[in-house]
Amino acid sequence: MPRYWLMKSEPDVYSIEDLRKDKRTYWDGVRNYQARNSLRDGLKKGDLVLYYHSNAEPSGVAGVARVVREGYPDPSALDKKDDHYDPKHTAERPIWYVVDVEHVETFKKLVPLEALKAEPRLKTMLVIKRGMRLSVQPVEGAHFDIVRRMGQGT
DNA sequence: GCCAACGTTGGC
DNA sequence: GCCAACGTTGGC
Repeated sequence: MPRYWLMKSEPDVYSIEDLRKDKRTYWDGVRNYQARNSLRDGLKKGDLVLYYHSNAEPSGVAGVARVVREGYPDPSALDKKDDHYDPKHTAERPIWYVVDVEHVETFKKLVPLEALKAEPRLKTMLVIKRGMRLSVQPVEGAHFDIVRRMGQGT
């Protein structure tokens, strides 16, 4: 029984089309403890993810990905040359975690944030709350289905 | 590019 | 442990 999540990425940095080309990637660079807890403990193999484009024109849900490997230490936190390097993170005492995700589908039409806000059945979704910055957040199954249908145009 | 909202840091 | 300062996120 898969559970559902929403993950944010800036399309200028890594878009769902980048994921489609790569087929699979590890979700690095999360440096927020609440999101880290979800990556380390929450996301399970087979869980489905709404792929959200943030800081975009327009921002919104661009497609669906699937978790294919559960949380493990973030390699980018060990790499001194990486923007996400964190000296407090070590191989022995990791702080930051990643999961691997694979591309499932790119929506025919991105579902803009505005459309999510306009759909009454989605009014409790976290992502539409003002000031919601959490980059990995849980999504209710019913909400996931509604958003996916909006994206598939069905 | 602006800036409100939020999380984190560090002085005390 | 408080809270001001600072840095980041992310919609607009």
